Amino acid sequence: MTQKQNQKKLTSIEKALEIMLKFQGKKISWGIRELGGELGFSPATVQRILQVLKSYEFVRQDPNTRQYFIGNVFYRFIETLHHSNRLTAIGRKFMEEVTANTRETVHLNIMEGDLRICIDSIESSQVLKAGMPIGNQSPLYAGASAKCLLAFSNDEYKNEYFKKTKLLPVTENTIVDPAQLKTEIKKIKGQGYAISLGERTPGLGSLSAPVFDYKGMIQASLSLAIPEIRIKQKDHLSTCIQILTSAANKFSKALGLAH
Amino acid sequence: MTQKQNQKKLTSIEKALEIMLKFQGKKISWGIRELGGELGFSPATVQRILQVLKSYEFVRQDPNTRQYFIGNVFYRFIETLHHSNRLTAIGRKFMEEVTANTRETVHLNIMEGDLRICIDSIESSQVLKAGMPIGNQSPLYAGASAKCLLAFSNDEYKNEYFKKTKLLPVTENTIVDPAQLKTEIKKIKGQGYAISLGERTPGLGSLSAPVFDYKGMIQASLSLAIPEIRIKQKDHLSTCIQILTSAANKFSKALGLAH
DNA sequence: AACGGTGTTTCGACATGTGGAACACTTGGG
DNA sequence: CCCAAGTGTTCCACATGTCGAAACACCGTT
Repeated sequence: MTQKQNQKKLTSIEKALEIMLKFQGKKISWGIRELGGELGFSPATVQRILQVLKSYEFVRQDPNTRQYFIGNVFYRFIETLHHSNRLTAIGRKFMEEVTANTRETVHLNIMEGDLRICIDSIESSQVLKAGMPIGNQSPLYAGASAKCLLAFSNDEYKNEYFKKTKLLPVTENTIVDPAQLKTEIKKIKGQGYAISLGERTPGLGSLSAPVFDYKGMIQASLSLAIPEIRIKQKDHLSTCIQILTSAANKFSKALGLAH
Repeated sequence: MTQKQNQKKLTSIEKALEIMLKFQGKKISWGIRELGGELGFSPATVQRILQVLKSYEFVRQDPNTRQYFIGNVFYRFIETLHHSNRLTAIGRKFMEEVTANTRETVHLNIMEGDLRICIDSIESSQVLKAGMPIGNQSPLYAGASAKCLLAFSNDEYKNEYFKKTKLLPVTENTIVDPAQLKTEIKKIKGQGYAISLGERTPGLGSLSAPVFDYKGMIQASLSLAIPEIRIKQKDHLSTCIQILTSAANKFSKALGLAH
């Protein structure tokens, strides 16, 4: 929420953070007046803040186009993100168990605001395999791993999400009808896991189970990425569902004990 | 450089960035007074800045220990980092070529301040393989991929680095004698690539070649991670050296054309 | 040459940030 | 149980930093 959006006066640190947050997402480069227009800050303010961010390498400026981009200093945080996150520390062994027993790629995803982001993965050992890199993100309505997070969120969050989110297709299989999405979310909640086929990537199936903390709050989704040809094999799918939901349950219990 | 270190008065945005930068590196959690002591800020100032960072999820606070950790919002930047970096965009095809022709894991590394950080990787297709995740970092004196970056830096940077850097061992194979390191760096510069064995990870060899921009400035190192048993095979090593240096040269030329 | 943009700089006006001190709380030792 | 030694958090008088309209310099296009 920016000064422009909610008219609340922002401190200079808040302004700097708002500017930084513009460097994630689809638009990868910005000019001074573009940022100023987008955020409701004057060009002089944007300029001054960007100079500070630049001196610390939180942004960099292309000398030719003079546009600003995300800075390389963010690379420094990747290792720490991984090491300091107890979800990845505790979850690794359950992920190893799942991928060993299903021979499919396994991911760990979290909810970051209104996005799903992959924070860990172990690739399948098979020749035909699916998967995505750490850091991969999507809206909460596209794909099983995302919808799983949404389905097991509390009702307040879900209501707010449905109200404010514009459902844009990611592929032609993405559900974009609000009533249909709500029905799907309710179904996921009921059966305890999510399945999708081609909602984010054509030819790719996804199976996802929720991971909770000791209070029953959704923390993550544990997911399998399964090529279409294998997710259509009923026996394989049944086996995967059983192994994944079992591991997610054990993961949830382990989080509770680690509290 | 902090207020404490160089006595220059910092603006509040600079203070916030200094605090954020403490959340990368070996120490993953901080208390208010720890940070204040480390940075020379009063506890009230640290508290106030951390509350802002917390509200934007740049940090999070463990409710039990009350310690502060890096926040999940940094996950949002991973994808953008990758997409906006022309080194990874241009370099991918050369990396694919190298790994196809050597059948070893290939990495792309950059210099980030006084660190080497891996920003892209393609794993070997072999059963016995070596490698590290994106975001992996090390000092510039440990391992071929890091030493390669150091060796081909300008003399001013090298002199400053040797002056201020304390050489602590990463493994028992890490070179920690300053004179020996300088000799090694000079040798790498002369032969045009770097080789190391077990300086960061026991049993793992590394081979690295420099990538330059159109001005001849070092931009990255292209590296192979090779298990010890294979790096000791002279024919395989010769082949790898030839393929890697050739690809790095083509990569450098491609960067120049993309200017 | 003129126009319509850009990034950058200036500086008087004004708003915000600072940090010493105190508070509330926790932990551990005697 | 008491005390010491920490922690995180809050307060507020005071100090100083930030703001943004306007202008400048530059670039690309017509």
